Amino acid sequence: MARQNTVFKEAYNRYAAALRTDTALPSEPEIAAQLGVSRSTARAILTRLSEEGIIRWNKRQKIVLRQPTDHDLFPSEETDSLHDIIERSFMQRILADDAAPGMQINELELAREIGTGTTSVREFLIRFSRFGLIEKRPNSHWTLKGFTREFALELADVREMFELHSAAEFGRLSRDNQSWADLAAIRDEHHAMLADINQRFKDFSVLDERFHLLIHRASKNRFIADFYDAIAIVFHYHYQWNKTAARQRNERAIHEHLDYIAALESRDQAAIETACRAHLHSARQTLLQSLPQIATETA
Amino acid sequence: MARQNTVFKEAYNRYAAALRTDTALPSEPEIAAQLGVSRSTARAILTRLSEEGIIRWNKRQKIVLRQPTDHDLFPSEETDSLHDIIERSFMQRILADDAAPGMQINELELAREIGTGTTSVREFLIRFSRFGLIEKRPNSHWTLKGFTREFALELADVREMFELHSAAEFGRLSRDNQSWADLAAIRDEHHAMLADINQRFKDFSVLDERFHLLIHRASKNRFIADFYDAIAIVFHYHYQWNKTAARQRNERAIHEHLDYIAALESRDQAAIETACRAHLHSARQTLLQSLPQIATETA
DNA sequence: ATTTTGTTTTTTATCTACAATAAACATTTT
DNA sequence: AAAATGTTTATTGTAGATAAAAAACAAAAT
Repeated sequence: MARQNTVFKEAYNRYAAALRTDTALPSEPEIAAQLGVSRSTARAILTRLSEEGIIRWNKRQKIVLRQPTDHDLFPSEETDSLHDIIERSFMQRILADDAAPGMQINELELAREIGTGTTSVREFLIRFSRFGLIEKRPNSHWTLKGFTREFALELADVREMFELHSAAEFGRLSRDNQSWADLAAIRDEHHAMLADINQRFKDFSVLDERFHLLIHRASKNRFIADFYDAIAIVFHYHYQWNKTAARQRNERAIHEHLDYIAALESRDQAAIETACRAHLHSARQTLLQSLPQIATETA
Repeated sequence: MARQNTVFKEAYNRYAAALRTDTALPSEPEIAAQLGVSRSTARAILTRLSEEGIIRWNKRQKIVLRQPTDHDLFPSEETDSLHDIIERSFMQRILADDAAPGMQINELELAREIGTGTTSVREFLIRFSRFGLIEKRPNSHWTLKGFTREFALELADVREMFELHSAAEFGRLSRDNQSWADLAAIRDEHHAMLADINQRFKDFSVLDERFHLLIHRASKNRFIADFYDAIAIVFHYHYQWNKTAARQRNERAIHEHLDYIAALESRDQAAIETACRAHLHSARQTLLQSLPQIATETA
């Protein structure tokens, strides 16, 4: 098997699920654009839909004959991209309790465990290495540096530098910039979440990511944006495995965000810096407290 | 050919060049450690030295029979690692005049041009992508973002944040830290270079890199260190192709460095910040002026 | 004249294989 | 016993092959 057709399968599921009986489908290029795939893939989807008797397809005529059932869709295991599968599997491994800093990472072993080729694992590790959690010795193995206290502190330092910079830039955006509307929407969502905090505190991490991403985008700096991508992925997995006191922690963060948003909306640079610092300080504490107490790097 | 033996060839050249007739060589593990390779490779080197009649080898007895000549060494084309070859070739391409931002990068074409497999090119591009000069659209081609004005400004912004941070940390190092001695040595080298600036201005870039690296190391932050690695590589190639007014530019930078070093040695945080800002401001101007395109505005 | 469909070509993503290198194990020498 | 050498095994680095996906080209329909 040279390449998996997960793009096709995932897009097929997405498109099939949205079909409504007796409607006519648009042109091939339009379908392709809707799904974000090439026309070749769009045609493959139409071909299969036709073969399965879900649509009748003759040149420009594409009519939905019946609603697809769950049975028509590809199972979810087959629609994940290999990269995502490897990422999940790898993060699970390195955030597990027995993953000690300094541990060697074996490409072949990882590949076998995940059921994939070594090339893909290798490429994943190279991409992943920019997050600073693993390191390679040339011609030899990868080493797990681990989610240690040092890592958290270094991450927090850079994050603070970047976010202070981005927040200041945000405060300088012209009043008609779209970001102000986006910020207002996010502010409202914070209020809504706060009103129903006991039920919804678990949704905070998604909102948190969107909020900080909006701020970082204001800097229009690719290095800052890339770094935030890295943070987001690391946090995503980390907090998924570390749910201690999530409700309290999140409620507090929401209040800080609201102060921070108010400061941004005031466009007062001094107020922005104060609110930003306050939130980052507490985020740093949260991060440090979430670490397994033992993990300390030896190097 | 599955893998090139450049590690062996490069280490062989290194070791052969240092041999002196009639001396006895140390044990295999010691040779391996000296060269920074595995004992297997060290043994391969000894085997070849023996076959070529350069040493007599019998178990622990390893005696140098004759001085190796240039003829005994591997030609330099064969000792470069594939990664370096690809890097050089690729940088040459993207810094060439006809490399316009937005240009597509084709893995197969690059591989054929360099005379290598696609896998290596792919891995190189993934690694290289963290420098922000290229970008990938999944399932599709890489795009050259290019050494543009935006790139230079974004790079300079992050560099300034990081270096101000690192310089401040440097100023807080305890007096007995090795870095102070290293800094003094670098200071003296600056004076030496200045005394003979007309001959030696070309060596400045190496000194410049060592100086800034020393400062960044003080931060003990992997993200800052990694970013500086990226800068160093990009600058290395960029200034190699852009030699306009190198002498003047470098002389000025040396003076700024000396002010900066003096400020660091004063351990006065305000003075450090002032000198650091002054140098970074001028480095930014230098970078912007070196760009192929049009005029620069003052930031 | 554009847009759509039909067809072919190009390029990427991924697997497998294998030599180079590192690492581990076994034996000998000091 | 510790260190060195001898031998075997494990792991990485790289090429080459191939299916999936994208892109380009050609013909037809509005």
